[in-house]
Amino acid sequence: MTQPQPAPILTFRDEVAALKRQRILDAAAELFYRNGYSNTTLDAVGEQLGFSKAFVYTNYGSKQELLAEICTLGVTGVHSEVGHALSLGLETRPTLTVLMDRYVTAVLDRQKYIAVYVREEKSLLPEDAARISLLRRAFFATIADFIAKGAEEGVFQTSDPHMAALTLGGAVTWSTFWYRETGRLDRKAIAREITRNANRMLGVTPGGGA
Amino acid sequence: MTQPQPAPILTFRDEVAALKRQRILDAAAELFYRNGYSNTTLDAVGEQLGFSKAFVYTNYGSKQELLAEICTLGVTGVHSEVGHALSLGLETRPTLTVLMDRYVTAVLDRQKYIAVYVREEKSLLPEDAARISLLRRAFFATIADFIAKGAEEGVFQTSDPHMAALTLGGAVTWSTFWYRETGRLDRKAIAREITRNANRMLGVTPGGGA
DNA sequence: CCTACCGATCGGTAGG
DNA sequence: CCTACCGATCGGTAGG
Repeated sequence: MTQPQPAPILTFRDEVAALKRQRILDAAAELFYRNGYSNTTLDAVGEQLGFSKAFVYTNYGSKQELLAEICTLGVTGVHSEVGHALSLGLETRPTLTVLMDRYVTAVLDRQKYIAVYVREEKSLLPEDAARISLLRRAFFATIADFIAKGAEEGVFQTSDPHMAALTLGGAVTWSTFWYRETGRLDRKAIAREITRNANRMLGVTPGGGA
Repeated sequence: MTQPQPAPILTFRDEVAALKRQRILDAAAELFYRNGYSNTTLDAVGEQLGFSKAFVYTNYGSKQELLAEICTLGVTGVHSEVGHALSLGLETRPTLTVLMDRYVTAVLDRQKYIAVYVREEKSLLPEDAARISLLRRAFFATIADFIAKGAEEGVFQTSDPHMAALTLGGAVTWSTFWYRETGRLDRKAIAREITRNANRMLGVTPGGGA
């Protein structure tokens, strides 16, 4: 019943390690978001978790590695969520609605990670900055391509699909700077509202069916 | 013909002082934009101008004062430009077009100042951050009020004027992060395109008269 | 995982 | 306005 099983033992070690890294990452993201990367000491990150700085260093190699992981997870997480919307096989119009809704939600779920990335890109090591920038560009390209395709189909009205994607991306990303948990609208309402704006901006009217 | 004139002498001194401060500010904004505030030394700012750090300190009291002035001028400059659009006395629809066009242009003319403000707000002294935040909110309120007024008139289609203003503000502000002088579109074209998107988003169609 | 410490950086200033 | 310097901060590590 409780026979030793090699795999679970390794898995438990990994689980503990993963839990530690996740909590350190969240504490760091919180402090970087609240006070800025350069104004946050790793002493403070350790203290936030009830440990000393040495605890942080046994789980992460450097402060810059911590920042790089925050930025990477922010971008890849959003990309993955939005990718799901595109793989649902819906028609163009409903896809826009699902995509924008998930995009906003994914960004607000990772609000601090994304805001830190936008602000602190210049504090990343050049190689990390370049790598993450490629991820970000790949994500943006999927949005821009989707809008371009819808425009070619005649479903979206736009004189410049690339600018339309930048406009929408900016509107969504900007939400990480003003969103507050205690604000007038919750994430769901914000997502719905930005999605409505996106539909109107692309000339998709509520009643306009396929 | 060259009689001593008290006023011009004082003015000349002021002109020199103003020129120095302006050049220092631009050098600092350039370096803060390129490398980040915390990663920029005042030695580097002085060197950029062919002087030592002492030159910077004889014209500005501290590094934080430099940052505060960059952020302040960015926000007040944009507010002033957009304010002009609202004081032209045009009808609501053309006002939207002029306002958005000037808004984008004003932001891109101050690209580095605005991007630095967005990124480095956490490095401002708390009192400076609070003061500039008030300026920013006042500016945003003028945009939001204009959209709300147009919605009440029935000229703009929107289910939430405040969210519409945040959406447009985000689209415009985001341009400071991707705009490059050597990009596909120049400022004029970018302003025109974002303005078109704003019109469509608010349900203002090209042919729709007063 | 902690304590104690090193070493580099850099904002700011003294003195000229 | 420059040179030379101070003093504080803090990322990172040694040793346990």
